[in-house]
Amino acid sequence: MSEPAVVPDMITVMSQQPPSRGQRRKLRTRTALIEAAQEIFAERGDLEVSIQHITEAADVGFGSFYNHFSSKAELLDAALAEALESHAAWLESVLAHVDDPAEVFATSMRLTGRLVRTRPQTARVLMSGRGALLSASYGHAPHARRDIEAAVAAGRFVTEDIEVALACTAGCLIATMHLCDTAPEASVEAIADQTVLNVLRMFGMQDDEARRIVALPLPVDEPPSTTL
Amino acid sequence: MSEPAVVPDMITVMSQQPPSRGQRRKLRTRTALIEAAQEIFAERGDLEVSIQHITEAADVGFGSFYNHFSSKAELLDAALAEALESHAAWLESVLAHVDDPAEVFATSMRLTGRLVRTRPQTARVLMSGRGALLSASYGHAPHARRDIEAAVAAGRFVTEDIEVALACTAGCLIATMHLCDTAPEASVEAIADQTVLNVLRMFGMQDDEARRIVALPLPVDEPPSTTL
DNA sequence: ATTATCTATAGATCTATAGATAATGC
DNA sequence: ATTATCTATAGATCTATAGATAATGC
Repeated sequence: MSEPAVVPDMITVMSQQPPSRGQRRKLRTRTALIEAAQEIFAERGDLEVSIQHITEAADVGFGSFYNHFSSKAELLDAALAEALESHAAWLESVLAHVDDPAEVFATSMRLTGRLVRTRPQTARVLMSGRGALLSASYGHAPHARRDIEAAVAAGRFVTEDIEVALACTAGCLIATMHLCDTAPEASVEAIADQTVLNVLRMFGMQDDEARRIVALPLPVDEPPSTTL
Repeated sequence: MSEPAVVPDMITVMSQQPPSRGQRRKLRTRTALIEAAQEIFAERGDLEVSIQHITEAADVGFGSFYNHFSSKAELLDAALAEALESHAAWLESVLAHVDDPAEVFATSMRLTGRLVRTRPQTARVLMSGRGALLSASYGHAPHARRDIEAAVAAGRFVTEDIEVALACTAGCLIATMHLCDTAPEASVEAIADQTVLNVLRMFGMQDDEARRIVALPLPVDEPPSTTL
């Protein structure tokens, strides 16, 4: 998989109500392909499957693939970008009313970690992106950066290097989400919250305050049932 | 890539002096295939390349591939396992004389992070293993676990869950190694040391002590020139 | 004599495109 | 009339194996 270089064009189109019936039909096909790719990728861990297999899973004519993508890698990029964007939009909407940046940051992580149980397929797609979850220039990454910077400005976090801090945050989150897959009997919630506690400690937060933030009631239990 | 399930058989064979000339010839072919796979993987980020391409890169007859591996995935597992084992052996030999487990732990991380500059190909292979660097049951993972447990027992680390701690450590390290690739102008050494400082803070270590450990002189600059 | 490597190839894919069909727009 | 989808297929791989060649062991 290559880095998802270009991206938000189609996503922008998708968030507006597309004008014509024809546009909507085209979008349906594209969406079916992306969803099929996400499912296959989540199940198999890669997209090493024929384009024919993908179009069959999407219930789309084989040739239609090339109306939308010129290679499997391009489809995979689009699938990852879509997952990143819709996850970010969900977090943003759920946490819009919270003021404390440390709380927004921590609760975002707790909800993301819980995806392993609530939306296993989405979780696997996000986990696969080579850290794109927090290193891309779109999706949730800019929000996380903004939260960390605000928390530092407010004197709640201490960190010497924001880039390293972001990478470590993403690394802890993704690695412990993988851990949930490895140890299926373990509690996803406990692992996610323990991870956030670790990260807050990494940011120099006092133990009691970190524990308070990690034990806050969550605003919602699950992401909306349709991610696309 | 699947998890590297089976593994150490051949590695065990490799560490002993193989008995006969024939055994050595066979091992040479196998090693050539593994090295070629590591190189291709480091360059391309995957092994989506024909077996013929691999055997040509290894300068080995096409059919010989099947004397050693029955699929590309199997070769990839072996290549990852080899990288994990030889890296662990190097760390172990370099740090054998150090007593303080916190110091062994931290210096291992600092040296591993520096691989991005000293052995870029090895670094990419280790980075790719879905956290296998510290979650496998072989390689450096058991050593890291042992070091953390000893440090906790000695009262130098605080952590509530050793599994989460290991995963976070691996996650921080791998994610910041990726960061080095993204920002090639940044100092690999500074990023590695900052990462270890973050992790030590995550383990509840006092700031001044963490800074001391991260600034210790390194026992060596580079891994031995032949990893295989 | 045995074992590993190499060469050549049959059969099974898989990709990309061309042309036909169906849906929309006006 | 235009645009997207679908079906069918040519050409290009790619895999796995069979048989030939070369290297070792005794």
